[in-house]
Amino acid sequence: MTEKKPFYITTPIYYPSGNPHIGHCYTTLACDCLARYKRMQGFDVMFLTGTDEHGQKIEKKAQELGIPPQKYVDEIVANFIRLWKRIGITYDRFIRTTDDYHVESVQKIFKELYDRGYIYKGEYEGKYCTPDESFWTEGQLVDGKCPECGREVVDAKEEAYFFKMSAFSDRLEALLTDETRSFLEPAARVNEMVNNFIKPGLEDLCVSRTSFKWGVPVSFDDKHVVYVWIDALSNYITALGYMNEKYDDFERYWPADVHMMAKEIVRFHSMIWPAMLMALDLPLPKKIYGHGWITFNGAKMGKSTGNVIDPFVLADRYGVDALRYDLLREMPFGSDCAFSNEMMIQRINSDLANDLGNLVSRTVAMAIKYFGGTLPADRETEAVDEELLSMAAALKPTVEENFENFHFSVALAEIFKVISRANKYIDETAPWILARDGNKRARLATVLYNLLDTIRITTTLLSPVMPFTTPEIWRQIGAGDADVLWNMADKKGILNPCVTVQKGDVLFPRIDLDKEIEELNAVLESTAPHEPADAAEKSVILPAVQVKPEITIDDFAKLDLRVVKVVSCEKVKKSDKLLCFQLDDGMGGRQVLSGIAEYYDPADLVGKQVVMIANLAQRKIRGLESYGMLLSAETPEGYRLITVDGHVNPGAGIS
RNA sequence: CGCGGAGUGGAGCAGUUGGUAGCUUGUCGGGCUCAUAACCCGAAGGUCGUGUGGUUCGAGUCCCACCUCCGCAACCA
Repeated sequence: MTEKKPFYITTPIYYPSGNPHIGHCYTTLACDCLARYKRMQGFDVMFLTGTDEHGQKIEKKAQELGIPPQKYVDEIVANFIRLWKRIGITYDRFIRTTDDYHVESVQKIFKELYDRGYIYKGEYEGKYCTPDESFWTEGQLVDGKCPECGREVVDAKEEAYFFKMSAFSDRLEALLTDETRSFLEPAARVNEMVNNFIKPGLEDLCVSRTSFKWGVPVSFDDKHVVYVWIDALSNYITALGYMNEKYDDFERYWPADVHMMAKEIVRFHSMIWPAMLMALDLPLPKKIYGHGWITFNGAKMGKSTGNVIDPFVLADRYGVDALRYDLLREMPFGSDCAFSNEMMIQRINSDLANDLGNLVSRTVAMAIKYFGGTLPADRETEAVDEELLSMAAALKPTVEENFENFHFSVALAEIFKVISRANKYIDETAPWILARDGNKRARLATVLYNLLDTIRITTTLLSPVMPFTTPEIWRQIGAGDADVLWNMADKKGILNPCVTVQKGDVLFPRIDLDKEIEELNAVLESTAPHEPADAAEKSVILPAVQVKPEITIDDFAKLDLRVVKVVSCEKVKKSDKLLCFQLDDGMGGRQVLSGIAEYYDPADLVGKQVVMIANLAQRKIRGLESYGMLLSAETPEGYRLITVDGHVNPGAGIS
């Protein structure tokens, strides 16, 4: 076996203070696409993702829920992993900053930086917002008040360790502005970094905290925990075994080929991280790539456009590959992309259903209709073939170049140009006319073969983006495993000349846009949190006017109903109907949203015993997760919660 | 003057070092019938936010001024 070249790619480690959303999906998908592509090219790929689990916010959230922080993050991290499984993320390693080996490494790294004189003890002074427990600099204040909550701040200081960022100012500027290296992409971000942060003078960075405990303790001063930067950023090397025994492939994979992330954390990765590495005398990553954000049409968001963006919901409704394709197709290089359900549905319909799906369907159908599924070997080429074939054969380098530069959208557009060309080729050659003439069998077989082989090429190149559908297409067009290797994608005539096709199911069903949007709006309009994710469930659970269809005791048994106690309750911001509950369910607590704000004062509900469906599919509403549903009576005056007579232990089942 | 982004045919976007506008979608008309009411062809539709501003032989593209819109979030994608 020949030695494979390594390729190391990372997502940021995500902060599990809330469940994963569509933005996490994009970054992770982009990495997954690259990882799959590199594997197909024969690289030894290390694809790392994970979670950044320390910090005050987590500590606080867990406290509010009355559970240990570890338990809190465990649950959310499980959701991240569930989502990655759902959308087919093929990460090789998943690091959690609470993993023992990482903690150990971070302590050593911190000590090492201290011993080298790059970390020193000082005093952190600033404006402190007591309710938020956050420090702010003078410049961050809004009208002299806390930029987060608008309340008064006070002068405060705490003892802290500092990292000597200022010492690396010149080297960082040189690194960022070196055009031949293009360390940071897109290049537009370079100016932003240099002008906003380096030129005004880099300040030393506070890297420890005493105000909370949920973090990695500083090994030689246990009043302090390591603050986010050193803890989180070093994941990229601790996950390879740097300063720990857990893994041993630092030499193999470091430096990383690319750290992928969204633009708002580019700042930390393009300055703090290189500075840390410089201080440790380690090589720098080859590239930092900051993509744009997925945005929604602000004010228009809601009924007219629909905004169901929960990635689980999207994957369930439209399919994983459609979701993967759409996100990678819509996000342009360097800037933001506006997401809407309409656009996604239109994209799926026009690209996947009409162009690709239909191309496969009509080609396979013709091969079956005219040749019983197996093409004869005779050939008869014509000039018209050449344009299609050369276009298809030239596609691979274009796709590669665009993948390498993170222009997924362009790469996909190029692939679909060829798919379009193939549809046109069918019109030009009119196989149904050839089929009427017994003397044109060879010509007809040639046309169909060219189509099948073009499908083979385009779907091979598409397979990193759509890993679930492409194998099914290969099955239908009779492509063998060896035919769809990456380096076959620029070669013509790879399919067996006497290839046999298979009829298959519709690959990408067309979506009725109006109907679909209507359904989504229905889901949104009833802001009640009892909305299930998909339509099949909906008919069962939605309140109906008439008596619902009869069910059996087994159907009833599927519901996990429990008594829960309201620990706290507050109104959801920017929502007039939603209340956000923290509930004691006897199982560690959970958060549930309910659309009853118009009928209750949150304060009145604390301590009440209410009834919850514990096994309802998790759902995101107004950006908050809801892990269940509270039962209420529907009255003309509104909803009234169902309560329990007498004291009952939280979590008690109901039957 | 908080930070950042954007104003180009109905919608979503391209327009690289300046040389008089392209793509996708939608609309309309036609074609075809192998196919997922899909596919192919054609047409209509823009004085490129404003200043009848500056530079230039020539500006969507550079400079200046102004206007408008959007995001600052699902908490860090």
